[in-house]
Amino acid sequence: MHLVPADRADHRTIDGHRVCEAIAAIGEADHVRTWADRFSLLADPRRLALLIALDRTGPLAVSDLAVATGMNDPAASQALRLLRAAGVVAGEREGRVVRYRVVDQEVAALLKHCAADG
Amino acid sequence: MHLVPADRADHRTIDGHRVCEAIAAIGEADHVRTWADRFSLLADPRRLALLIALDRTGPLAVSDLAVATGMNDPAASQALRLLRAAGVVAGEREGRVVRYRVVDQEVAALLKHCAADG
DNA sequence: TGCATAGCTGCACAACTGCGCAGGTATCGA
DNA sequence: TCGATACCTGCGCAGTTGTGCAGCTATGCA
Repeated sequence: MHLVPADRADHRTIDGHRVCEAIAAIGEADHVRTWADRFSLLADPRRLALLIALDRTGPLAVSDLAVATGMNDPAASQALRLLRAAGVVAGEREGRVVRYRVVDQEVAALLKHCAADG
Repeated sequence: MHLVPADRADHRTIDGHRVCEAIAAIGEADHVRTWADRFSLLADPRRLALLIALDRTGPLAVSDLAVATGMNDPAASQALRLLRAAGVVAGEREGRVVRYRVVDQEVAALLKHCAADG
């Protein structure tokens, strides 16, 4: 089976068949990009702190999150906007308070993961 | 218990006790930063493809990885240097070939995670 | 000894991202 | 109706990061 694209077929390889295995393992480029984007959302300490707080404490208001993470309000708001646009969190309005929570199960699982270690 | 640092004690909060819970949930700043750095390494599609290939196919040479991921050699080399500096991968020299593999178990677990879904 | 290959490094450019400030919108209470 | 609160948005600056190119080191084979 030849999984090496034509435009790279002329490259020398050390283990040709393992290259094919690797290409099969990587799979769809879109799939990889989707996960890279997901990880990208968790790659910022402040966003990550925000998400950990939401995951373990439950729904929280923007200004409370700001205090808990040491950010100012606009910074927290902007981070939450990004996360909401990505479908990771969702906010519910109660009067003038908006409480956010984590809705993306994949991300929630990742967060559990970094809760597990010491 | 008052977990709100003195420099933020004058901020208004919606649910004061939940802010304390959130601060406790977030825990050590260094811990959060460590995980953010970890996620940061997985946040680039090419690095992620590299790591997925290594995780599922086993030890692979640099030039093979370059072919499999569509990167040119220096790009693959630089990505691997970064990952090695972070302690995520390690390389073993065999003659003039260097074969890399994933050594960070936390990262390996995360990679399994994004293998699980469709 | 000479040559090709495998991998590494430095540099410079462009693009992205985080961040704070200032100002705007919407809701609640007096 | 008026003010305060909770949140959102736009703008601009600074720092970081990805990328490609050119050249270097080291190994193996003839």
